[in-house]
Amino acid sequence: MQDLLFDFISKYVSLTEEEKNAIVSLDIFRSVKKGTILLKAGQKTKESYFVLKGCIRSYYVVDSEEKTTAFYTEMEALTPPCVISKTPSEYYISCIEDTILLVSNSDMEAEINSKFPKFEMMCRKLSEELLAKQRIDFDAFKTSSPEQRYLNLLEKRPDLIQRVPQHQIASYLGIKPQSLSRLRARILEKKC
Amino acid sequence: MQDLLFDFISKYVSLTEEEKNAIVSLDIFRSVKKGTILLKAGQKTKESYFVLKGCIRSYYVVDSEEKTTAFYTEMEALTPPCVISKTPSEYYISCIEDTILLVSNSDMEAEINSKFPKFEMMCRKLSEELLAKQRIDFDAFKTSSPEQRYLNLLEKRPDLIQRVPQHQIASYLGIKPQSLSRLRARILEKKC
DNA sequence: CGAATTTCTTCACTTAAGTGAACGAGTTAT
DNA sequence: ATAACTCGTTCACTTAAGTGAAGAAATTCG
Repeated sequence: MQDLLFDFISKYVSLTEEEKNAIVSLDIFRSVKKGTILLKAGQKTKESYFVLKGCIRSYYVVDSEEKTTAFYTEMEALTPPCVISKTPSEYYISCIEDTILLVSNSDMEAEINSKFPKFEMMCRKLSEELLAKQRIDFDAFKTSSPEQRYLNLLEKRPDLIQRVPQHQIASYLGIKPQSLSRLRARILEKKC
Repeated sequence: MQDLLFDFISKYVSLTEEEKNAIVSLDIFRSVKKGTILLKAGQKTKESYFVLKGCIRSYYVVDSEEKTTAFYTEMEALTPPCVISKTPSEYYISCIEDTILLVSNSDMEAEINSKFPKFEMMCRKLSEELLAKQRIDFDAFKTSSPEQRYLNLLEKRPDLIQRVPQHQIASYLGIKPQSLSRLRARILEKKC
């Protein structure tokens, strides 16, 4: 399991055995059961998550309705905006499946960053990369219709369609479950 | 004009006079006329922009139609995703007004980052902050209707409505200019 | 200044998403 | 096992966005 983490890190910086041991000794691996809520709206937190196995999702509750905004699966990182802004969270994070996470704390990160420039560099590169990726996703969302967004999701993240309930996918695409059903029927019709 | 930059930087790290002089001597300030295209789709670039005065916009051309995805005004930074991915740009960047920019180059940044840990830290903090901000914007976009998006824009960036043509605002909100006109008429009706 | 272009609005019509209700299939809990 | 709940789909109807055309107002340019 740890190897997955070090393979990931190796894309950004190379670590010595000592450094790897130091990371393992931090004891930051956590197993969470499906359905567990990691963060609630209104709560404050300093925790960031990195998914080693499984799937977590972020969602808002507006007028007692869940609005899913993101899914994080294997090798994806999530630092809730409230950790950066130091304000109470606007959204919830919950586990869609039994999940193995790496959990870090912003105080701990600050300390490591100041001691190990290599780590700071990795964080910079990762943030820059995530910023660019998210920009691409945001742009694609803005410039396409619900149907195009669904087809795009089918292409880019087909696994999500399988592992996540349809109504959460619908919300993620910015539409209602009924509209997703209809849209899927429409696509099937076209194919025949 | 330089003071604006140093005020901005001071939010992240504190610089000595020497360091400030070093930055000024890099000669990275550039004035561009309204209408200038800074980047075209298909081009490769290593340049990032920081707006000191004026406004620039990013847009895609899909079926010979412009799809505006972002506006950057005073004290906002833009690193095109293609600089990170090292691939040809998917989009255009142009100047909406006469603009004064700070232009940096990713090679130059890499060099400065490796020499000055302070600078690397600033880049990390800035990226983390922009990532969180962009996440909030993306979530707000996903979870609201075109009308809500427009009202939200009126509240958060009223200046944009004034300085940018309506059809670019419409595109930015994910709708057609005609729909924005209609939507605005609808809002006015409600107010009376 | 006046012509050309861009920008914005309006209209009639089409298309797709939202709403509320109903139903069956599958899952969970007692 | 069965009652309760969740999930996905379908239907009829409403609401809002897309489309194409036309024209008025503002801006740009020769």
